[in-house]
Amino acid sequence: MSLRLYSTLTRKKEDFETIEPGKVRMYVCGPTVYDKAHIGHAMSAIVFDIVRRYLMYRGYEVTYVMNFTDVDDKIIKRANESGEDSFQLGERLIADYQQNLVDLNVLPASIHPRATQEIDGIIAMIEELIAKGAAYHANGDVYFRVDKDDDYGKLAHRNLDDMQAGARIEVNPHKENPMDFALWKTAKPGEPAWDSPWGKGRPGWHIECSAMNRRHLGDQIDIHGGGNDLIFPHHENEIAQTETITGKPFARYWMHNGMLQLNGEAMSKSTGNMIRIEEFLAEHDADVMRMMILNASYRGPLTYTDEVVAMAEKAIERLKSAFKPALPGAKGLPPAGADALTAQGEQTRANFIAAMDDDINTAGALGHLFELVKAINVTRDEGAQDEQLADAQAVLRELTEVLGLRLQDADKAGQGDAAKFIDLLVALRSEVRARKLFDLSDKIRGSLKELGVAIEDSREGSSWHFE
RNA sequence: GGCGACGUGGCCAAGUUGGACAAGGCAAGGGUCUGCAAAACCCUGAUCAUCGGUUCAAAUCCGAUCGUCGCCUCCA
Repeated sequence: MSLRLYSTLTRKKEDFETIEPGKVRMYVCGPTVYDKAHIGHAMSAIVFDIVRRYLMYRGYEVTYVMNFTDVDDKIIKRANESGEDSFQLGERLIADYQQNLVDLNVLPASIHPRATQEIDGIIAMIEELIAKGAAYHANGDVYFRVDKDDDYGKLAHRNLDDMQAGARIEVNPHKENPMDFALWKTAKPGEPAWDSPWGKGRPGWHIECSAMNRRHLGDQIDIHGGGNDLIFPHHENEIAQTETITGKPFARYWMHNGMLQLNGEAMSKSTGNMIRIEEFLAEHDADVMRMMILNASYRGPLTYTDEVVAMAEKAIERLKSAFKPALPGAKGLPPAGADALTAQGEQTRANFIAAMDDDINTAGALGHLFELVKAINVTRDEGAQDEQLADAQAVLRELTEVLGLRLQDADKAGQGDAAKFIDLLVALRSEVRARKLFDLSDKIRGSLKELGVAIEDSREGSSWHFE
């Protein structure tokens, strides 16, 4: 079995083969920083974090680029409203977003380029496009000439005639074709601007990604990702720009995640229909967000409801249950029993890989992990000792880390000095229980519960864990 | 109007290049354990939107119908 990925370009699952053996060049469109990021951005970041982690797990060396668009109409508008400098606004929101990514356990990108730091490369590409007759200068702006690109529309699978038939855009009299898009925009007073052969101005939205790709990853890349709302026009235009210049296929695999739905429609900063990442994380663990995504197919829409959040929360608890230690007083299992669990761990790893190889089928992969959870818990209930559970638990840990789950607090490690005091309280409570002072022992349990410590009694004794 | 996706048990959801058993999670009910609780474990449920067709065989292919949604305009 080998990895297969669905590509929007061919609308099929394709065998994954990299340009350079063993290496993956991957670019994911990051946010336009004019407002704090919402959990839809988190979904995209997490989806591609999982893809990246899995590629690494499969032995690839991954160069991962996620850009920031820090010059754009909306940023300028927002900055003008608040009186903040647009560069400062961008800077601040980039810092916020990077903190969001850390909090979400998204691995840092290899490179985080910004549009404003790529202006020279952008201008160079525009000049090349003009030289090739694929772009033209009109009234201070530069536009890409879509008629010149005979396979324009191949990513979104539509043709120019269809699009023009349904176009509702205002016709710009300077454009040769209404579908032509801006590569360079002439500066208006008070806007950030750079010198160029066409006067002071700033780049259009799509050219920056072409330029950043080219500079940091080269003419051809393996994976280009983003939300499926970017397929058209953004990614279509990236293809047009880059391929017109290089004459070579741009990205081998175009991957697009589905939209997170809230109140029946996609989250959007512009309509205010959103939950910010920091708002979500104030209420829930980052694992919960990730679990919601893992339980669904990354390409389809994901509906955000309180019920889905609650289910994800419980599912995380269930995964954690497998890491609980042996029962107090466990007598151990005959070797055959322990070996069976170890074998099941190996089987789980194979099943996990088979699922993930099939276009990152996380929901299927999760199913296999839960099967292992059950096996571990059954074996524990049968009296296995810690060492007899260890191999299977190690596999589970390995695979949940591939998915980017932290599953912290599953044991007492790292909780510092509190543990020994809690041990003491639990031991005292056991004495109290032995004397059948149940109202007092329940009070201890209840008080600890409020502090986030759950006690579980069994015949052989009591254990506890942080919640 | 154009392009596209989807409809699996109460909820989320895998499986959909036809072929054993329709994974898994949540919720619910019954049970084991327990002073109680919690956890864990055991048991219980769907013929796959509807209709028709192809086939030895269909959730999986074809057609129709109904319904939901996305994109075509800034958006992960």
